[in-house]
Amino acid sequence: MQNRTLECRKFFPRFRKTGVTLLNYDLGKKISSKLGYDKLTSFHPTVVDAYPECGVFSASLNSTLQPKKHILMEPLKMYSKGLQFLVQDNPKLMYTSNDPYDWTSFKELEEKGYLKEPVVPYSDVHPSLIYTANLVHTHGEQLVAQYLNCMLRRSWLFKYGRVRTLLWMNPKTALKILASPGYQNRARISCIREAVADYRVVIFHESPESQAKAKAKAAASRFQNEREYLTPLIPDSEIDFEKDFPYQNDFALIELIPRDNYIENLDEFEYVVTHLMMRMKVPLRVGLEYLGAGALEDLAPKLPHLINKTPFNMSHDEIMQIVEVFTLWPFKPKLLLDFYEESLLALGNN
Amino acid sequence: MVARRFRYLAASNAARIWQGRLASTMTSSYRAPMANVSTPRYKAPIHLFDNNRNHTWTLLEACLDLNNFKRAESLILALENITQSSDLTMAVNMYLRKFIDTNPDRNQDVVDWLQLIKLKMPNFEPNEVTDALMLRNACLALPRSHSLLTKALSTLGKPKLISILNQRELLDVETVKQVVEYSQLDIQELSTPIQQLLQDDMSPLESTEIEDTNTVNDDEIVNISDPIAKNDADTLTPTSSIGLASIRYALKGLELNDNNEDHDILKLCALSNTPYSHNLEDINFFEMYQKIENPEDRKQFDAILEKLNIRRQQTLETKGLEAARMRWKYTFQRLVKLDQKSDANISLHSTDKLKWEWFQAMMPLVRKEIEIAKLLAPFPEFNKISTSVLDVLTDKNGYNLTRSEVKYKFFYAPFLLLVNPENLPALTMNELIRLHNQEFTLKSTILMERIGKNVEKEYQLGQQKKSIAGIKTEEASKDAVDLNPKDIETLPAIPHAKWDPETILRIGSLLLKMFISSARIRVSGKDPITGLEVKSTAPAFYHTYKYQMSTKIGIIKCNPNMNDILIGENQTINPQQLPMLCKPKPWTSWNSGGYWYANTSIIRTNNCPEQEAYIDVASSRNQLNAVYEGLNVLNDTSWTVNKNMLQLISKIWNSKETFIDIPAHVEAMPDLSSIPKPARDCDPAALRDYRRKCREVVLKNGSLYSQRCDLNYKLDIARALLGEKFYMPHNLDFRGRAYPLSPHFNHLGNDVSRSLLIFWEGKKLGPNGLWWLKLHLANLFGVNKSNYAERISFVDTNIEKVIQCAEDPLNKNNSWWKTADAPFQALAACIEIREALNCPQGHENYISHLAVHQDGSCNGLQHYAALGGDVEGAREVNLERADKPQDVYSRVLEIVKQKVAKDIIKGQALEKELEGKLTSASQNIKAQIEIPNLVSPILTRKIVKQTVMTNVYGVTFVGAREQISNRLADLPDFPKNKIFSSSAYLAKHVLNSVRELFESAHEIQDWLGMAAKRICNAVVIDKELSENYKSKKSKPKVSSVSAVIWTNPLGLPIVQPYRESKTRAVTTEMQNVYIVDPYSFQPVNTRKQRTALPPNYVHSLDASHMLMTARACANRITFASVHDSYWTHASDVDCLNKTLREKFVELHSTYLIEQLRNEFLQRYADHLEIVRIPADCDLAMEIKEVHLKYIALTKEKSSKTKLRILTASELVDLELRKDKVGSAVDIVRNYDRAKLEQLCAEPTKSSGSQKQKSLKTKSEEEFNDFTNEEEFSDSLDHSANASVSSSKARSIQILVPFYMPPIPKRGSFDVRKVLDSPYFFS
DNA sequence: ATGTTACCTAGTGATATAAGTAATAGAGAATGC
DNA sequence: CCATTCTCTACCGACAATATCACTAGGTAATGC
Repeated sequence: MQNRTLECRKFFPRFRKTGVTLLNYDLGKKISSKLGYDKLTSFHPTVVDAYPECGVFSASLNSTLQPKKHILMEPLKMYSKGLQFLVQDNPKLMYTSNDPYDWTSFKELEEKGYLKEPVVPYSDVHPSLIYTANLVHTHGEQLVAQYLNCMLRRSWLFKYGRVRTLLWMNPKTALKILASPGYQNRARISCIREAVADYRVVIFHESPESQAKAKAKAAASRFQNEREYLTPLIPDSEIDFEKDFPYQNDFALIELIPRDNYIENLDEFEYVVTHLMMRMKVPLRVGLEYLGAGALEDLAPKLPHLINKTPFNMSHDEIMQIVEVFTLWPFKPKLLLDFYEESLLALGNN
Repeated sequence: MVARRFRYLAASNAARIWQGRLASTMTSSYRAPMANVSTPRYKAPIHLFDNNRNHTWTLLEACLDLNNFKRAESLILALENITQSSDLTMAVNMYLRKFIDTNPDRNQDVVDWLQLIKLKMPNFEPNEVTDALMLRNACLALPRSHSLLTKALSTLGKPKLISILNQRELLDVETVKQVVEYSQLDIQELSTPIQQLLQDDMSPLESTEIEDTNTVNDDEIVNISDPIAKNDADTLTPTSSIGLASIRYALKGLELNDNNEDHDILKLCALSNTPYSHNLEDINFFEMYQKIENPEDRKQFDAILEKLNIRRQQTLETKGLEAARMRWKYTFQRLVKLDQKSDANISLHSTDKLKWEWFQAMMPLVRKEIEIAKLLAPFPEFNKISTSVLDVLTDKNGYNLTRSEVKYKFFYAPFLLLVNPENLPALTMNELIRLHNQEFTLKSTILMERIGKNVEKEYQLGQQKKSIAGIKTEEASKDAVDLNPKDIETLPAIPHAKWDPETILRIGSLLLKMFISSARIRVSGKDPITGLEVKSTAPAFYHTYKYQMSTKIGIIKCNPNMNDILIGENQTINPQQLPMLCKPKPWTSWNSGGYWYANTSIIRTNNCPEQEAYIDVASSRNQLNAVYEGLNVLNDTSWTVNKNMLQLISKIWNSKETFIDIPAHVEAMPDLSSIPKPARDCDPAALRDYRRKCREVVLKNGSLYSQRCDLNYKLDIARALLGEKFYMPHNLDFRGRAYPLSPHFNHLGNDVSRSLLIFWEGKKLGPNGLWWLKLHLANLFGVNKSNYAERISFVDTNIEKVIQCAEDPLNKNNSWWKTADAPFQALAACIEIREALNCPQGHENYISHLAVHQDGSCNGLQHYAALGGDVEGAREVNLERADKPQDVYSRVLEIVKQKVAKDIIKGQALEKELEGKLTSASQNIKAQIEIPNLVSPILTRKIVKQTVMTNVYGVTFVGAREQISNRLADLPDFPKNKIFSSSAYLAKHVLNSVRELFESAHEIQDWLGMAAKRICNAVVIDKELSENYKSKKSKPKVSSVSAVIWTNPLGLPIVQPYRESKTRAVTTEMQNVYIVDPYSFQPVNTRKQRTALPPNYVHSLDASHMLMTARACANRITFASVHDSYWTHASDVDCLNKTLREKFVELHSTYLIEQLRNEFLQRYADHLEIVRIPADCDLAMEIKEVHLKYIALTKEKSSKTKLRILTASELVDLELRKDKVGSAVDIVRNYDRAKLEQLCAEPTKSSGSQKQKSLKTKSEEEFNDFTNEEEFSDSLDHSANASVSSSKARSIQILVPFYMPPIPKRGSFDVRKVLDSPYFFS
């Protein structure tokens, strides 16, 4: 496998400016072992591997996990030759050019029987299904957000259980989803993450310039910075980024594991979080109004301890208190969805 | 990013700024290049003008109006630092005028104050107005003291005195008389008009505060807040049918007590031999008018009606709010009396009652705010607010405001005191309900803006009412026979500053917030636990946000329990959005015309001070008279409602069913329960589909809802105007095209709107009239591609159907008219034809009111063909005589068909070639064979039409593909999965075909696009401007300074407004609002300027053609237009046709593109372009020396002086320092232009760059071929060396004088041929 | 009375927001190595 | 300076994103002399 990987290293485009591609097979192995994936080898888990690019990391993962099925989904034509080369003569390793952006690609995997895993109850982490994706591209953040929504609904791969999800992403995205209450990057999506997933930071790499900028910003900010508590399993000092990654871009490697926390009143939860986080820095006594006609006067008396707190500072539990109260409110809006209007196209009038 | 544009801000303040700008510009290096071309150059007003200034101005006026002289004085002092001298003078004069008027006896104080001001403000320079005011002040002191006048006269000196006295508008007659008398001036030294004036002893032309008889007086207002009071219920009894339409009420209800009007109506009844009715509801002026046969009597009728309507129009414009409030109150009182049972409940049968309750709930909040405002208003500055007041306001048990809240309220306090408080809740509610009846989502920013703007309007209305009242009574005392609009027109315009956006938005948000926090309704809901119904009260509205894509917008949501009760019935309509009952105020200057009580600009600008400034200059140069005249012809065309059509459409409307394009009744919020909600853990794609489906339903519903609301508006207005004579005041878009100011009901609207309108004036059909009516009907049926004889015979063969449809249009058997292109207009034409045929005196004598249309066939292309002298193009668009109209769309279709046929043959060849291997052939090849065959049978005119039409507007491939795919989607049998590829294929062919067919037009388009690009990319050497760039952190950018500007053939300056605007946040109580900051430098949007120039230029030509035709029709025939569709009476169509052709010839008698090029060259003469020339040419060598000098001058001490390519901003900087290093541009100026053009055109890229290009393609496409190790490492190593060949600059960047390349040669087509081209307009 | 400094404020520019991109193409502007 | 990446895609009438924060400039108050 390792030899083959040396070959597939060739298959990365030199002219790209964006993205992150691991070229060091050994670092890949190190990542796996730090995450304890070597203990999963006996399960021979199915690995769904989105955007493997030239496949070095996939190869290392494959070698560690010995999966019964390792599915590489890489839509970019430029990698096809390399990946074909990587998977040849190995029935357990398959490559498809279907786009993992497209949900139907996964449906197809299930329908064709490539993805056959038991549904494991949420009390335990799924031992034999792992999803990994390289999301350091323009739509990466969107996909991260979608995956979190899927965890919330327990749909997509998460209907199988608490599937380990190992994602390469932009550090900014990582900060956003991992921010705790009261921290600088706390956002709607971090509330959702807090509700649905635990995490481990494997690598958190920023170039010296970005680091300096971030430091300066953190120092000036009135809020605490997430970097304080996001300690990577593999510190920067152990990696030679210039050698191991061809494009010198920042990235974070994050593992998300769904939590055993089922949210019953899902629509209400989404509605409340969305509407309160729209103005997360105003206290609840102002923000409650956004929930509906009379929400302030009706709900405030039931949340006296939270009324002066801002949603920005609220933990998941506190948010859930509001959600509960809102759910029981007789006058809550009947339609908890908003619909955006598109700029209407000029129609030919004839 | 997009943000709120404040249209009104530009109207007066900005124009004043620009005037000032221009004045200073003229004397500095910024003088306009050519007096006849030009006009101010756009330049960011950097130091002199800022937002603070605006607010200070408006505050000053407000304070003066409130007699708060102390604060006014401090504002004037503040103005000194932020404004220029002339404005300062204006401010001081305003102060003086107001002070003198208010305190006629404190004459010495006035003098002292002025002295003090002169001391405190060295920049202040008194002008003649100041002197005149001081004279007046001195005269007021007269019986008591003579010293003031003596002193004033002596300091003034005789020549100045005479100059002042000769300007009638400066002083009232009384003062003039006193001054003349006192100074013992020989009256002969004054100008004759003034001498006459003094002899006639005319009363002074000065506003006197005489209460308008119609004004609701204070007693009434006090009573209103008391719901039990009923004393005025009788006098204000509205007409019986309140539900009919609120405007009807506003129009007629308020006039019941006016004896003059009764008198007029009596006369009108007598003239038309109609029984008199006191109730205006029953009067149909149009029917009365029609009864009159004697032309003299008709004339007299018209005159009396006009006189009556002037009063009614004025009432309408000024009394809207009072009318609404009275009606709510009346309804409320009546309902309280009638149904005591449901007293506290929402009365579903009357929203008026609800509104009255809300009004009462809100009023105390308003009062409280006003109290606060009254406390705050007297203080000149926030810091000077006395501690006692501050204590009162911040008292925890009292107002309980924080310091910052007080500061916030202090900002707008004086403005709140300017209007009748009772009107504030009323206008807030009106605006909210009005918007609710228009848009599906209520955007809070729109509401705030509209409410704030309405407060301002209310204030201005009050100001204007005062002054008009003065004139009116004066005229009345002279027993003038009729109050001619001309008399009012001579009124001195009341100068007032427009309120700044901050004030407007903050007042708007204050009122909106007060309203939504006070308006409550009864609600019921289900307790989720017990399942029982719970009743309570809750706010009727609430503020929240929603996401639109990824961006959030603030919205006001209705409580779902409202159940659409505010929709439809009893709306109040802004009177200045209605057609006018009397002749509109004629356009005499760029900002005077249209409605009587609104300052309307002749040009619709979106807060673009640049546009206003150019218009202003053109106007003051009397360059726009032709435009005014043309527009006034449109304004003076009188209309009335087509009763037959109104009845029919009302009937259809009331059925609440879909009928042709009238949508069925819908609820505001549709039922989504029919869409199955997927399981929570469904596939994400399923969830997405569900949401999309819901969204589609909601949006579709919203669109129907808006359509229905819009039609409701139209019908409401039409009903109210039934039997009335009315006018459409027009103004222009920035290209000069005319639009009616009445946005809802006008002849530019859809088929329904148009069918509801007929000319007030009727004309006998005469010999040709019926023929033209028939032609009109054929055209409305879409039968306009055949020649005249065929069109007429189309109607003749269907004449039975015409008559049947006219007689019983709703009969199921008579649905022929519904098949027309414009069914409702067609039906109106059918009815007219039937009436004509039934006319007992013969159809020649039938008096027709219907407008017959003559439409240009592809008007844009017609202008292009005429411009380019394109023989072939001219033939295609009917500029030349032909037996049959040429149809561009069919011609294009033909060519496309040919192309497709060719492709089919090619495809067959390909198929043979690949015989057998077809299955393995690429998708692409398969499509090449398949698509032409698929598309060939469905090619119709309809498919290409829209694309051909929009091609003139610069539609691109993507747009064209979209259009065609829409057409293909309409075809039921077309395979859905092929729509995309087929439409792409067709779009390509259609666009190419049009280009082939109108080669000349495209040459002109390309030239225009090129010109726009050069203009926008040009730079200007301007110290101030470049400093502005430097101060910004962003990268210095020196181009994108000037917009494309030209003058249309009528003299209207046209400025393309497309710029990148910066936004500024306004913090309000509810949320931030983002407004476009007109005072920041806005670089032009080059792309938009370029793509929009061709269509805009051609539109400026067709607009000119229309206005020229309108002018030529004045006093001869009735004229109306919809851009390129000209309307007149059936009897006059021949005349119209002749005129419009003559004007077209006149327009194109010169080569307008050449003229345009010359104008560009003149206007942008001091602009410079950035070009590249080969680095080794002689010119480059010379320039390099200057560049080197500059580099030496500006380098850091440590660095070496090494030649490099200068950036654009450095090149500009160099020219700014040309006294030190010499000018590079001057070297170019001495260089041969033709040679320079050659140098620029020379490809700077040599073989080296080609190599680079091939490398690039390799990286992208042939990557897969990198399968062997050596090549891989090889390419890795060399990737860094790619720039070796480019290390030596092959070209350098320099500035050259602005230049326009030669224009395309004009072809040989003689435009005069249109004179006998029958189908040019048809 | 004047200089200095800390403190305060308003204004400005930057960034994030949500969370399908159902498909496609080509030019021109912006960006960045 | 050129290659990559981003943006936009039909004119006008026309109708529109906000919250929040860090930074800055400029003023004021406080304090010391």
